Amino acid sequence: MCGSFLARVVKRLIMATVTIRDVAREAGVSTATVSYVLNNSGRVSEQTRQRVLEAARRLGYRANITARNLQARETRLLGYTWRPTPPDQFNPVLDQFLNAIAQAAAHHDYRVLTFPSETIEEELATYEDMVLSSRVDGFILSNTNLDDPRVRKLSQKGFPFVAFGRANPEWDFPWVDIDGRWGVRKAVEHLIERGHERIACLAWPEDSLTGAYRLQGYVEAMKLAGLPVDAAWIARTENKHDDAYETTRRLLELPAARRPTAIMASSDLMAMGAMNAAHDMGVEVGRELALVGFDDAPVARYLRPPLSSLRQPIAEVGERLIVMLVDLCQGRPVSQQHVLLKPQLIIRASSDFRF
Amino acid sequence: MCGSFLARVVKRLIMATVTIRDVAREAGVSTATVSYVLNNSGRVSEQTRQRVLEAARRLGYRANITARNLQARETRLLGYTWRPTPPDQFNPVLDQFLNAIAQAAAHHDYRVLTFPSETIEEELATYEDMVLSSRVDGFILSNTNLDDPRVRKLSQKGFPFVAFGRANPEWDFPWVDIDGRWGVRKAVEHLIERGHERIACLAWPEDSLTGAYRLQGYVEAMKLAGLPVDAAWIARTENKHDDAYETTRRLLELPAARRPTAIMASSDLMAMGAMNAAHDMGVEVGRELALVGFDDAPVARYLRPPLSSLRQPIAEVGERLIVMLVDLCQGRPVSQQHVLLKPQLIIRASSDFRF
DNA sequence: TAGTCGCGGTTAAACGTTTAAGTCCGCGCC
DNA sequence: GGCGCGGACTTAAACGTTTAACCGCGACTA
Repeated sequence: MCGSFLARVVKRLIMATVTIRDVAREAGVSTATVSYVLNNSGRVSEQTRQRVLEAARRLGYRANITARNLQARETRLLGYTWRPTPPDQFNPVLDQFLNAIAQAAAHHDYRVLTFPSETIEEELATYEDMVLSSRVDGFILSNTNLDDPRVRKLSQKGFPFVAFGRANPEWDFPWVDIDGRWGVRKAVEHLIERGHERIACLAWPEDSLTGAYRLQGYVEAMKLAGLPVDAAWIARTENKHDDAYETTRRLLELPAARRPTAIMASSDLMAMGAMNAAHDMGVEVGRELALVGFDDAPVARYLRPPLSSLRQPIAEVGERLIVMLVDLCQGRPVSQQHVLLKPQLIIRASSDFRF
Repeated sequence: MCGSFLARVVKRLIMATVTIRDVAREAGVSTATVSYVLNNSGRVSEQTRQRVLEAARRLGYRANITARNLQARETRLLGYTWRPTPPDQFNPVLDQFLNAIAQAAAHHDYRVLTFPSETIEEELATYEDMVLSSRVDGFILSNTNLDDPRVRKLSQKGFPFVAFGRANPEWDFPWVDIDGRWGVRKAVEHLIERGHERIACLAWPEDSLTGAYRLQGYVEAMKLAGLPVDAAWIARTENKHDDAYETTRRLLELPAARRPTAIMASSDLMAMGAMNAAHDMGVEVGRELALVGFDDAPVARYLRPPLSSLRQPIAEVGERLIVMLVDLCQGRPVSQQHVLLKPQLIIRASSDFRF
């Protein structure tokens, strides 16, 4: 804490912070009375109540949050971290999500503290640190997966947290997630309804739970419609443009009888890869090939052709998460531990044509 | 603070938080000694030093941050807010910027507190609130402009803050900015070097300072090269895809002798609008029309053709801002009040051809 | 031998709140 | 008139740190 002495002196001089004691003196009462009035608890006569309120107003008094928090053994802070997006990818919902949780938190008088972590180990270490030093009252996780070490650790410690995303079904912890399975099923049904029968799915690697749900939706829709699924149509790749590009090339090089006429991509980024592959092979998306993405990234509507996609109700996700987390932090029972929200299919030119 | 009593009891039971007193008892010394050891200030014999360290380790002790902050009259928190991006736009650098500042802050043992604000009034009110209640030690502003009320208010209050972006030249406050003027000049020189003479500029409305600098770079480059500038080539629009689209259409409808063969757009979003307009008019970007954007959004490389753009050194901006702000918060003199960083021209197919 | 000094610790106050417990006073009741 | 009671306010402890001030003691100096 070197050098903090000078800083403190300076702060003292510059910022004449007014404390509860100043208000008490000004109103001619004790600090306790001031506190009671300001938290309108306790029995205070209307007359002194007004006197205190007036004094507080006159001095421009606001209770010091740190002091209040110390005494209340809380911080009114919620921690959120995410892995930085690699330069060749984009995170279409971070902006919205951060806004949603921060806004919802503010309604309950909480704030959101963001901290970076390059690796999962670093993230776990930071959790540990923040819990031990009482930096935050709870955490918001996102992008959870099977066997997620963060979920495991936090539930084992019994520290309040909520997750955007699911994990092992047998683990009981509060989460909100998008029903990707339902969404993809609806999207594929939309493709089938438009006349497609050979539909491929750009899926994520096997270790991705979110990817598994989305793929499941695809399989279900095909099965429900009685359409056969060629093994080659289920193409697993990383969530990368270039991988999706290559994979799509291979799909479009299949013999005519097996070649898909529609592709369901697990993300907009992958859909862009597919779009570019099709373009480079002279296949016109929106006429010869239908394409649907996932996320409804802001760019989706500006692509050529505009990309159909599944829009996630991010604002509601954030809102729900915060309500759960705040309940948890304040020791109230959480009404609904598991919430599954439906995405919305946005149909644009990339898939809006009869085949 | 209703209902907090139960929460506190529960917390007490669940989380057996270990305090400095526990460590003192365990090591058989006073709390002062523990504190001196842990902050390695003060003179403590090596022997007790070890005993204290050992005790702290054994109990898993971490100092409670709230208590420490209360005593130090600081919060170790830096506030950052941004206006939510409208759904039809995207914020290409938020992700990076947030990461950069949070990471840099962490190096100095600070954390970043994010809070939303829909309007500028709301933002100002929140600043006021946070200052009065000592919620944060300083603020990071972004997207500043001429007569920026936030800059005005905070510097008048004398509260520590730094800004990503400039404001009125006569105002003296610490900022870091990207030299958009230099960047655009380089980009336009690149276009000229490729053989273009009729170059248009998609500029922002007159009230945008950032837009003014970028436009200035364009004008300079043209002047330096001795090229005349047709008034129609300076096309001001909002930072919107659709506006840029319409404007580009009009540019391309100009008579052949006045029609631009290259367009410098003030953002990637506008460049996409231009790209789509050209495409719809049958003009091939990357062969008949050159195009350069600004920001180097993650999608830029995946567009057809890949979009040339000016990449901002966001990580460095964040790093510099935090160093300045931390100095400010700790009462140290700020070494360099104004920092102007150069963007990097990323040349891709949209402009990489001889005309 | 007395005074001084430095070492290695402790004591206690302070940071700004909240809140349980206590005090004082006037009033009504038996 | 004594007692209990409730209203209105105060006292003081507590939250968990940091740190200025103090203290005892042995060694060194004059």
